[in-house]
Amino acid sequence: MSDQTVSFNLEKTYNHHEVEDRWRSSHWEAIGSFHAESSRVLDNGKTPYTVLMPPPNVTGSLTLGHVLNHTLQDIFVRYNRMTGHEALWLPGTDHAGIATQTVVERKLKHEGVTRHDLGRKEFLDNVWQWREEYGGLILKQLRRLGISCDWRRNLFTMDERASQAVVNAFITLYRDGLIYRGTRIINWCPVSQTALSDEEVIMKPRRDNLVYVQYALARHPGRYITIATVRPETILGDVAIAVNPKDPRYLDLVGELAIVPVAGRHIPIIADDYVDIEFGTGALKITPAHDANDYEVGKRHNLQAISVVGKDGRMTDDFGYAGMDRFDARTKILKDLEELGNLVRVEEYEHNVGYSERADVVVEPYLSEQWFVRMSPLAERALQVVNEGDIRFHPPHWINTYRHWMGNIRDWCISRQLWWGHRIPAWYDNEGKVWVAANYEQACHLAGTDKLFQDDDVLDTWFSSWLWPLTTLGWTDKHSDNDDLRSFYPTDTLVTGPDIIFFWVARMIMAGLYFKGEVPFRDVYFTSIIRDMKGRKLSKSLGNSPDPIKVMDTYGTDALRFTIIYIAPLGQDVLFGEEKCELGRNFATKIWNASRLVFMQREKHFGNHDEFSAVYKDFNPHSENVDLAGKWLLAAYHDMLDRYHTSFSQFKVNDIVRLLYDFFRGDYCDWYLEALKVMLSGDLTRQEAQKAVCLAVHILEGFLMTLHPVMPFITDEIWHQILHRPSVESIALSSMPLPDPEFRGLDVSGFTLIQKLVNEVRSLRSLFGVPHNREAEILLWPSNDVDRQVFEVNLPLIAALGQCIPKVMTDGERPRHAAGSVVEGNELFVLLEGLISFDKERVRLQKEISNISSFVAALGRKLSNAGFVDNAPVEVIEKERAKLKEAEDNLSKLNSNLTVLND
RNA sequence: GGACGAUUAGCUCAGUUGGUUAGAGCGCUACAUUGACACUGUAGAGGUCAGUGGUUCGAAUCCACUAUCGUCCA
Repeated sequence: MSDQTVSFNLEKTYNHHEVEDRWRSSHWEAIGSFHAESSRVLDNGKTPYTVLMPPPNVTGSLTLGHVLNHTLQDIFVRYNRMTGHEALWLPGTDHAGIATQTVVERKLKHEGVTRHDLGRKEFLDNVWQWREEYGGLILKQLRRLGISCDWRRNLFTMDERASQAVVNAFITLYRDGLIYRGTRIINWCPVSQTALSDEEVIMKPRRDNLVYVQYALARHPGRYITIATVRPETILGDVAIAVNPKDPRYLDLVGELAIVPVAGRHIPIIADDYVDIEFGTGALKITPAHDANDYEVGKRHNLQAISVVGKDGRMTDDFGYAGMDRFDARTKILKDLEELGNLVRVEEYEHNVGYSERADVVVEPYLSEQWFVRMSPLAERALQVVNEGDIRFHPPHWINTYRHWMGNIRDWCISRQLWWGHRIPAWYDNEGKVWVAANYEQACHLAGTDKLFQDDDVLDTWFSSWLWPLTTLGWTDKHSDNDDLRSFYPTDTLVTGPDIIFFWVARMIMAGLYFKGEVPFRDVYFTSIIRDMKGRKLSKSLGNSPDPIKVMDTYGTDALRFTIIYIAPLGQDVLFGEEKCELGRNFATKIWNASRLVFMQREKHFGNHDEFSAVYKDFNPHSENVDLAGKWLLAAYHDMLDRYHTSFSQFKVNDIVRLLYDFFRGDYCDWYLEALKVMLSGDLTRQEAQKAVCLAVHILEGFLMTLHPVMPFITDEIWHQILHRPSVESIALSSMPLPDPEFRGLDVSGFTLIQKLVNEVRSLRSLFGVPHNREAEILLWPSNDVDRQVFEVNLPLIAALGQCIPKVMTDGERPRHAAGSVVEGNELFVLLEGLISFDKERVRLQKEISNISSFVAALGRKLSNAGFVDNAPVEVIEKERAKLKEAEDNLSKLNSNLTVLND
């Protein structure tokens, strides 16, 4: 891009398409503005600031959740870059095992092929090809958001380096005894046909039938024991009936044999504490192959596990149901039980059932051999670092959830029966002995034979994601040591959704501590969940999730970024409707127009841009003789800066945008620019006028810098128009302004008095319907000399802002045909012969007097209350006294107004 | 069943360790369209701070209980 020709002023209307296209990501990428270098940390002593992008799913496309999350990260990164840190934001994507494999398999299905037809290798070639073609979409869309990551460091979890790290992590954990292979009941997804971890199962309420079935007792014809179950189809796999040993109803039956209906199997009646006496009949059928708790009972009692449901969710029994879907079998067996006379009754029953996160089908507890990570040894320190504040959560209440999970942690099933992913680095010899190694050669070396075959399964995608803080910085094994790791680990802020606190955040903490001996990050910012205007979760099937790209086209990227932060308070859900982006769009337009005004004044008071540049570069608000409005603005600006930096340190991003919005609209535009117009149209010397313009530009520039992390495009555009700045320079690389206590301490009561006066005049004007083209005459009786001075010096300001002709009085009669009021003890009268309705004014005064009277009464009661005077801090009492005095003062003045009116 | 969060104007939300006559944005009403801006300005109406009880000189704010909604975990 060539340097722009900087016009002296901006275009008449703001065009976000043009501006956002000019400062788009590819421009910054090309010139490397957002590249972070370890040398600047190690050699130049810069403080690092690192953010890890939660890697979006490579199959995904941009959602509003991404917009919120990445805007927050960009705000933190840009802020820290501008406050002097070596800011590194590490981007990447994850390979999303199940999701990606499903997408590609679906595509193949259209072509009439299954992955088994292709074979493993060819299928994987297809997946890689698919990824080349479509996997870049989310990254392209993220760039559109204008985020400032170091794209050179983009990492994919299936990249060579990340894959090496996964293998090495697996081997290390295995050798430390923290990974094992075992036969367990795991969560099986019959659609994806793979094992899932507990976290990938979503509990949802479901209405089912609670079926009461009686089993005949083998040794006592005519006697039965009745159980209750919601899964009657698993009766075929029953191996026992359990009762609680404390249950008197069944004491005599323990040790007896019952006959499984339909199957005809004889099974023992056993006693086990696990059985809940209250539930159903208190007698529980035991099916170890299809229920995790039953499996534990089975182990305790040396029972066999009989599997009757297969991998595809279809029956595999020998009793005539084989091949049927498990839910069809449930219906059928009910009928069969009824015919056999075993069905006692059926009740409706609502309970929670686990569904597969991806496929949204009921998971099948399934007995199989899988790989697990032993979690409790890892959990101990991970819990400690959060308890002790080495890692802080924002908002902090997530600590409870985290503690609970860590305290009740269960082993992590990491094997997946998929092809797309990191293949488990384990080989088996002919005797079934397992050899874990980095590759086939090393496995052969360990095993002493080359007759080995590799485990077919791949690892859970999260097994690579939990290494993300390490792999993004080039870690491949425990001996890894490089400049990036030394400079940027531990990272600083992690921004993520609370929905993956267990999947990802908790496990990264474990991995960081285990593999690196240090926490992976310091602060975790949990984002809001975005919902629609009716409070429903955004989902494709509901059709209520707006396309962020479309929203950016319509309202502008800056507008979307600003709006979503403005409406997203920390720790609460956000109700989003795209029309809310009007807020951000209007704000951008306002900034544009205000800048135009300032630049217009610049054009008027400077001969050309060079003259302005020369004066502006020398401008220093400290050394200048600044006018009243200017002082007030400086005070407001530095106060805003103070709150701004404090809010950042407290992660209150929502407060930050509100501060910026209120300062710019409320202070800068509504008061300062209005005052500036008045001053510049007065009789200032050229030099005075130039200084005034410089102050306006100075604050504008500071405001643009503070706003830049939130709205990067428009701020960069206007910043380039302040001075002749080449396009390779950026506001993003400028230094963030800091609050100056000297300005915050300025006495600006003169200006606030004028503000109050103007407000009162405007209010009276409007109340009495003064025509807009008529200037009202105002008489002012100051209550003291200081205020008198303020009024006299600022008559033109009062006149313009209040649209009136003000006159400062020393004495004289109160006017009769006037509306009167009191501002900080100063009396004012709007003279409007013929316009004021006396009745209206009387009513208004009476209402006002009654309000103030009750206020005065309440304050009086408070101040005469011994309890208050004795207990309250002195400054509070003083404040209340001052309030009372002012109110009494106002009251007496308004009362005399009323008297004059009634005369 | 357990844990956590929420309940403030018609709607969406602010409200720092208790010391306001409770604020903002949107919406609504009125007025104003050639000097930055109608993607605007100015003014205005609108609230028993979910309910009950308690602590306190003083509660939207702290405590207890109740109600409703939401999230996570059984």
